[in-house]
Amino acid sequence: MDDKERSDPGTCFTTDSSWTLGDRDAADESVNFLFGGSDRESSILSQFGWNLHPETSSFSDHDRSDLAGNISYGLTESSTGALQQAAPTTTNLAGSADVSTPNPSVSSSSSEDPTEKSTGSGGKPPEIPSKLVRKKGQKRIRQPRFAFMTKSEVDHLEDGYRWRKYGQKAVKNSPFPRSYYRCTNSKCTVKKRVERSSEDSTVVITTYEGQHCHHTVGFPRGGVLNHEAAFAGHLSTAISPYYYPGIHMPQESLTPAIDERQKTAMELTLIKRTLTMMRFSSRK
DNA sequence: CGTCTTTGACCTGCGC
DNA sequence: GCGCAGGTCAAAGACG
Repeated sequence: MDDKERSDPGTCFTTDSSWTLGDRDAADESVNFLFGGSDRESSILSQFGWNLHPETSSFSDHDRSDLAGNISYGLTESSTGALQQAAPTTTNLAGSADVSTPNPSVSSSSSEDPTEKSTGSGGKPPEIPSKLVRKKGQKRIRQPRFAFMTKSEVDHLEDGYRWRKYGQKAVKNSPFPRSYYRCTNSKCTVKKRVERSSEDSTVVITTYEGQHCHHTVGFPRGGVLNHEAAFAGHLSTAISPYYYPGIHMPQESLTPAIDERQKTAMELTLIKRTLTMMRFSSRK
């Protein structure tokens, strides 16, 4: 474990605020905004130099191009159709529909899954590198992604899962490198990218890709995880109520049997809560 | 000794 | 086709 990066996880998790930026429609690559673009929300975004159009609640072309090459702004629709249940509205919490689906993308039998390779946990090479299997001209298939911005002094935030770093790259127009992590579970294809915002060095941008096919390995000291972890769990099939500190979210309420509206309402509550925390944080 | 990080090389996609 | 930037691989080294 990289204990040197997590010397004080308790402080980190209890004082952080995090929020989702929005979801990107895979069909037209447009970046949408989850919160509807109220003045209050827009002013928060503008602090980071990103401005929403007041009527369309979408990013300007300039901001979109500025952002598109760097991070994913939320959940993207998988080309495997894993998220087809999500209504194509700007305010829809696309991830909610995915939760009710029993691990669709992970259990997918698609042999084209680019992440369907050894995670290298045991140092074993993949049988056949997926990049060699993928036919020329075939587009890389992306897993659903979710991005978070978190004020934190540490780059790699604890989220209950174990990660192996497999790469680091310098990012254009940013003094901070981007790190690439893969879940250490050999059967899990989830990846995440971690980078610091070039606009605000105190902000860590974490992007999850895929869904965990297993439970967490345990909780950090203090038993409190940040909101990033909450949404990371959202993408997994096993969601623990521990991920939602202060919010009543019974385990059974997250089963596929749950009413979609009820689930969406709970998620809205969570998002508004994190948005409020963010406002407090930005006033400092 | 097993696990994890580092890092240069390589691959891929995309815009021009 | 070329160049650029993002993403991944894998050997080497560090660490506990």
